[in-house]
Amino acid sequence: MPATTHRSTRRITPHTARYAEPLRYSIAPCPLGYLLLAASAKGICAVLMGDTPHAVQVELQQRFAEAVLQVDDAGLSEDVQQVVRQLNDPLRPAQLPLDIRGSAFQQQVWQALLHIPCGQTRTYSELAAPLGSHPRAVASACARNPLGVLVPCHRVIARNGALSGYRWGLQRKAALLKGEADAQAQ
DNA sequence: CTTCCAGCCTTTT
DNA sequence: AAAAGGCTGGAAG
Repeated sequence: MPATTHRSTRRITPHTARYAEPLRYSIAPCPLGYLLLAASAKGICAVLMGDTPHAVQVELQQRFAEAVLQVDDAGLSEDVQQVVRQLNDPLRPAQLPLDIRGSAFQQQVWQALLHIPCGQTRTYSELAAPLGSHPRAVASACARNPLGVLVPCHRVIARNGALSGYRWGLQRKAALLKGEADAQAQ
């Protein structure tokens, strides 16, 4: 392919970069602390967890710096409850429209995460292989997953069996995996 | 078995 | 251009 006909280095617009896009969000307590769920016109674009309402709110602002954020507890309460219910009953996963934003590579990784069944895990290298990528790259994609729980990045562990890391704290990753393993064992 | 190290692919500054 | 990641396999202790 002659480089003269096509500029291959064209930059794709990064995920969250939209203008003053309106996003609705709601924060509620959950078994793992506080849970923040945010939605665009297309679907859920963020599920974050933290120790305080403030912490999750700040994370949302950082991730969607360009957005106009507006609380909508009433409008999102159903969705929030679905996620909370999934935490308590992992075999009944939330069924929500997702607005998954990320680079092409991140989309591939996150898509793969959606196919990991509840109660199972994969290693970073297992996910990297079919993408022709590297476990380290998969890890950084997992680390930036905006949809905690719904896009189960917590089901990815190190090859040696260690839990490795988790954006929202290893304690939560351990709890999620235990909950899913226990549910599966029923 | 544990620690250390050099490559590894993407994203972020 | 450089650094920093939720990694890994192999060498070394």
